[in-house]
Amino acid sequence: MQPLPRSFYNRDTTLVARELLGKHLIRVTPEGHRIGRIVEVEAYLGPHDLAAHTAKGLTERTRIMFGPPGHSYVYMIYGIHHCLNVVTEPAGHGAAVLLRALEPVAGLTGRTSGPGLLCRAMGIDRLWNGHDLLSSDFFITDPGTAVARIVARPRIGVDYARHWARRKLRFYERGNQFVSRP
DNA sequence: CTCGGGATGCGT
DNA sequence: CGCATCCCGAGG
Repeated sequence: MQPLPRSFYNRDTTLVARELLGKHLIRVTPEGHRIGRIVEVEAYLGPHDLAAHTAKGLTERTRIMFGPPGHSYVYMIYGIHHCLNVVTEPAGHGAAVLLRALEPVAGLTGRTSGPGLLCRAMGIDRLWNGHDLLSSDFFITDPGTAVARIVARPRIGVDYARHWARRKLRFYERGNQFVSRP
């Protein structure tokens, strides 16, 4: 159970997004391991992507997303839920991949289909913003198992992003019952 | 300081 | 379809 290397994240965001499917998200807690298989993601490409938070430029909120790859970007949405992203590409680029759904593997209670539910099940909140995913308590690993065919669709909830709303930057594993909105 | 709106989820 | 609930970013 080795964390994926920094070089995995330091690549084209769409490629990283697709390759994150089938990987295992792991958090080590005092109560044991929480493990989920990533089955749905969205790519946010950088400041030119009007759906990305970094389209606002470098702010306090986007500081982590503009930082080095392989770190978590966690933010609160609607005052209720949290969303977990992984930062991609070299520092300064401002891209990330949103994790949208997990297939439960171990230690997960509650639903895991949807970015807010995923965070709740994994116990992730904004205190985890900026965490290095090459750590031993919270990381992503390659289980070495096969992934079914990948489906590409427009991202969810980004209608404000004009033509970027139509780009097929949401990816999920075909036929997987844990995908939030097949 | 105020104000508008949001990469959601749930109940009606 | 309404709404909870709060943080962020923009503007005064």
